[in-house]
Amino acid sequence: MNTNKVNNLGQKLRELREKQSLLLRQVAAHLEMDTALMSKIERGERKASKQQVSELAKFFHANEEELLTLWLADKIETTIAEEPQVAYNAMKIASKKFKQ
Amino acid sequence: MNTNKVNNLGQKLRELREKQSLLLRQVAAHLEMDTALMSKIERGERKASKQQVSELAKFFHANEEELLTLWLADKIETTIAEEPQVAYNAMKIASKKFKQ
DNA sequence: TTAAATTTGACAAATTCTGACAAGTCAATA
DNA sequence: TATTGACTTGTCAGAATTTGTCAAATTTAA
Repeated sequence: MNTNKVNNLGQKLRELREKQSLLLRQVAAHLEMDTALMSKIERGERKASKQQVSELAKFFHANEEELLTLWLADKIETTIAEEPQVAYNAMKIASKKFKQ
Repeated sequence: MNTNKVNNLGQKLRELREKQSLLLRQVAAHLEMDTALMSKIERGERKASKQQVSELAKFFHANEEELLTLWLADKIETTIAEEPQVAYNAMKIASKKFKQ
């Protein structure tokens, strides 16, 4: 069974927006940002700020922690993409200091 | 049994240097960098560049991949330190795309 | 075709990173 | 206690990266 859960912030935001039949323009206006920027955020071309993630969560009535998790996961991916050969072991080392 | 393995690059570099009885000054000179910068790298106040890590591995006759792994782990730690609450789950998500 | 929605590319402003320098501390020892 | 050598610290300017905006281009829907 594959629920096809989205695992990056942009896709998730687009999903939330489309499920609520909202336009990019409307979302952007609400956050007082350029529509172009919101478009880039959804497509992963630009990163949202933490503040923007919080506001988006509120606006979409979505779980803020979930969105922040995806937001951080995106950042981690960007970081490890530089060095995929050693990414796996580096993650293991890094995770030692974050045993939730 | 705790072998007390070092898990960040700075400590590892210092360990390598001291085991070979070298001075910061000597290491720095070999990489043509300021002693102060090398000091900061060992103490984790500055990040080494990938190039510098490679040169240090060569200079110390150490395993380059191991050092690069620690170097990347440092970067990941810096990234997740911003959001420790969700770090664990974010790492799980990010790691899905890097099944070594 | 038209109009609205979204995407794209280019740019300047803002932010972060980097290396260099000078001055500082600390420990050993003459 | 003065000197010397090893290392550390703080600051700064230039470099590099990131950010948001604008205008133009493309896509979509009617």
